[in-house]
Amino acid sequence: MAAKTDDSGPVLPAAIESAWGLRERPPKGPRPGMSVPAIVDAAVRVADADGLAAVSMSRVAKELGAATMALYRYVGSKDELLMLMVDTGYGPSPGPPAPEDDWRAGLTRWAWAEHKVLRQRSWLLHVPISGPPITPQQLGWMEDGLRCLDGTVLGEGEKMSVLLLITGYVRNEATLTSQIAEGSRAAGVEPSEMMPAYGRLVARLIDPARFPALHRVLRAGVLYQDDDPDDEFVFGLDRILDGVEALIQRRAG
Amino acid sequence: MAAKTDDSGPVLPAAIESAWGLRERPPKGPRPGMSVPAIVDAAVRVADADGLAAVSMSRVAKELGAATMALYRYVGSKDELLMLMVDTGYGPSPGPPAPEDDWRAGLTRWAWAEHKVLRQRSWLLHVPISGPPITPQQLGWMEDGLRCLDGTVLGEGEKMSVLLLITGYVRNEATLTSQIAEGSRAAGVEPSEMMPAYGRLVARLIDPARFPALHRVLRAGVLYQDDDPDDEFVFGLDRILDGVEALIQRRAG
DNA sequence: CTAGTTCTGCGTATGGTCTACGCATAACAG
DNA sequence: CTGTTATGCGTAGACCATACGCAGAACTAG
Repeated sequence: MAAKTDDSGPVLPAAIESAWGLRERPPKGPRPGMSVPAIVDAAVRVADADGLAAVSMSRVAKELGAATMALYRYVGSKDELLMLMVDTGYGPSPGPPAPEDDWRAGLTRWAWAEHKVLRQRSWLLHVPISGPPITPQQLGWMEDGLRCLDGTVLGEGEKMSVLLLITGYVRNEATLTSQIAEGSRAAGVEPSEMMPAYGRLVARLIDPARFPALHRVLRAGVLYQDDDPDDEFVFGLDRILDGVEALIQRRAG
Repeated sequence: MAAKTDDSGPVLPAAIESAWGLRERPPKGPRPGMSVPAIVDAAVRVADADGLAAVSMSRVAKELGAATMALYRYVGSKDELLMLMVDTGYGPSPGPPAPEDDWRAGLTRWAWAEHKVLRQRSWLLHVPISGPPITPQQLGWMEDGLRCLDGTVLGEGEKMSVLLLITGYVRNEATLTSQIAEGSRAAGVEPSEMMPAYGRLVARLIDPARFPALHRVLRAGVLYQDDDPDDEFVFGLDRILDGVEALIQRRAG
């Protein structure tokens, strides 16, 4: 009769709960020789140095001077470790918008912050994300993004959708440029030669009669140039923000 | 003096070249018992039935009644097989826009076509894409998208950027909704209960003082509702197309 | 018709992955 | 001192991709 019904809903993995500061150490048993943050930091170090593919349980254990199976006392599975890696990989959120920023300036800053993180840690893009964000820092990013839209006429659901739209774009843009970088490393080509090589390849493959529009793009030299990736980024971001602005003005007017 | 210099640039994997209809069968040796398309179809069948994780070389071979290593006579590596799976998984492009469609209607149709494919074959989202598109049908999709923008004032580079923006959005939206679906299957929860459960979870975790904006979203009930995913999709797509429209009008006016 | 060449199918083996299980030990509670 | 509980981790199982090499089939040249 004392026990409350368990309304916890979906059960959180143990390591995530401890990331939120819940769950205290039981007083019995030998003292732990490692800690979850230490393991996650080691895994992040491996990923930073050699990419996500190099992150195996044994490699992370070696990094810590421990045995492979020791890690499983701290994380329930490799997937759990990956989730925690994403959390610390993103790092702390960029903070609330500056007082002088309107929503557009704020979101621009917010998008650039994520852009910068993903450029530095492109392995974040390779982590198979397996659900909506539940780690502290991920929700921190969301919070800061929402604050940028605080004064606007948009509904709460619309704010959320706008944020989703922008993170999605940032992730996508980062994925594309990192693919080019990784592809050039794999093929042993200069990164600046990657797009031109791609352009030549497509030109060799397609039949202008069956791919007229694509052929025109090639003739214009679009794929041959090694554009500044930041220009690409700004273009798309401005398009999206223009779209949001149109919505806001329609709602207001 | 006869041989031309090899200007082929980056060397295409053998199986991709044969997808373009280059490369003929050498006349000697035993007749092949399989074919690349048959292998790719079998792999797609496995992915459709049991997801991308079930696609292993041995599983595909079993599907064909062949030995594992026999496949390597046809595809150079598993990655190559994955690339071909993406090509046939997307299927033929939706075709050029209807004559009565303006650019916006055409791109809307184009986006919905990809949306439909990704909803049916969500494993396509899990394939680690390893470079810009080079398979026939992928370039076919690009061609059809470019044609939607044919009459507009946009430059060729801008058309390309707009297309990238839209596919990126479609992929991202599909990723999110498929994650919810997969998460609900993994947790054994009704799909319609997934978002409400997520909302309750976040509400339990966050401190309203530290996450005021997020807290407000929760109070508005946004995360508790099981929205029609199509509505989400339309919202984002309209925002992007509004942004493109703003650009076109600025260029024109 | 025969010999040589070349390609197919595939068995074997290597080195990697994650992780279930169980044991010895360490630290506390009573 | 004894029982309980948690830790570290060795072993082993079940997968995985794929390098290598051999037997035999199908063609060509003589």
